[in-house]
Amino acid sequence: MAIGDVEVCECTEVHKDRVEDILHQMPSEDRLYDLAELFKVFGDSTRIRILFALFEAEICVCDLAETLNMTQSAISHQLKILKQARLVKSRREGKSVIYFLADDHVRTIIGQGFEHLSE
Amino acid sequence: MAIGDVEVCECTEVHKDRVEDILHQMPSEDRLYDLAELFKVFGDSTRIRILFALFEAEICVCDLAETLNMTQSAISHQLKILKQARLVKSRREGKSVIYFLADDHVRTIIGQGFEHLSE
DNA sequence: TAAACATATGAACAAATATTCATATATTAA
DNA sequence: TTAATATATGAATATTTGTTCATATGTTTA
Repeated sequence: MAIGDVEVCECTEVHKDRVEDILHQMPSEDRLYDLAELFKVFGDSTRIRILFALFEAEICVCDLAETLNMTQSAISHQLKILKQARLVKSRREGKSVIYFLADDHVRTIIGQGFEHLSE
Repeated sequence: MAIGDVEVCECTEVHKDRVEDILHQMPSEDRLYDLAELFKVFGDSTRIRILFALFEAEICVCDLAETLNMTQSAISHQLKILKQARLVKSRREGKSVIYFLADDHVRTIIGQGFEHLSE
């Protein structure tokens, strides 16, 4: 092995069968990418705070902005991301748009996250 | 309301009690931040692929690099992040360092993520 | 001890992303 | 229809972050 050629090492020859096994069980690149994208949505404290707010009640955009002490624009941008990930849905009521949780996976995932932190 | 002053709107006066309720139920800023940081760790496809590999078996760094077709350095950097989040642990075996899942929350969280995607 | 192997890490760079600002769209009330 | 209210969005900016490169640390073998 040449010096500096750190990306290939000898130990792989011993474990080539293991590597093959693992690759065989691995979901497709597309699935893995989608999964990472989903968790990326949970990985921002503004969006987490929005989701927690929606745990309590359906709520309009400007109440969310007031609750979280942020601009309407910032909240709208984040709601769009949450909606694209199908974590929230919305309906219009007059001048307002009411947002609510799309399903219960959100609660489960966040609940598991909290459990992990509590260990 | 002045034109351009979009960050404050009238509707909050009607729902001030609701805003209060929600703020009262919300976890502390620190907890919310930690939670977002945890999910951020799941929000990268390299780290997701590492976790999936560790679903199958304990594995050393260079086998991980070989499996995921990435440099040893890149894998080591990501393993450090996973370790700081206490999602993986490691032990040294001779020249190698073997990584493994820290607990079963990882499987549950990723499983829920997949369920959400499958809807 | 010296050489080889395996992993870790700091610095630099490129890519991704959250917020702000200005403004557009949509609904209601006058 | 016009004005006011509520939300959405494109562009710009600042920050964060993943990978690479070079190199340091730690372990084994000759």
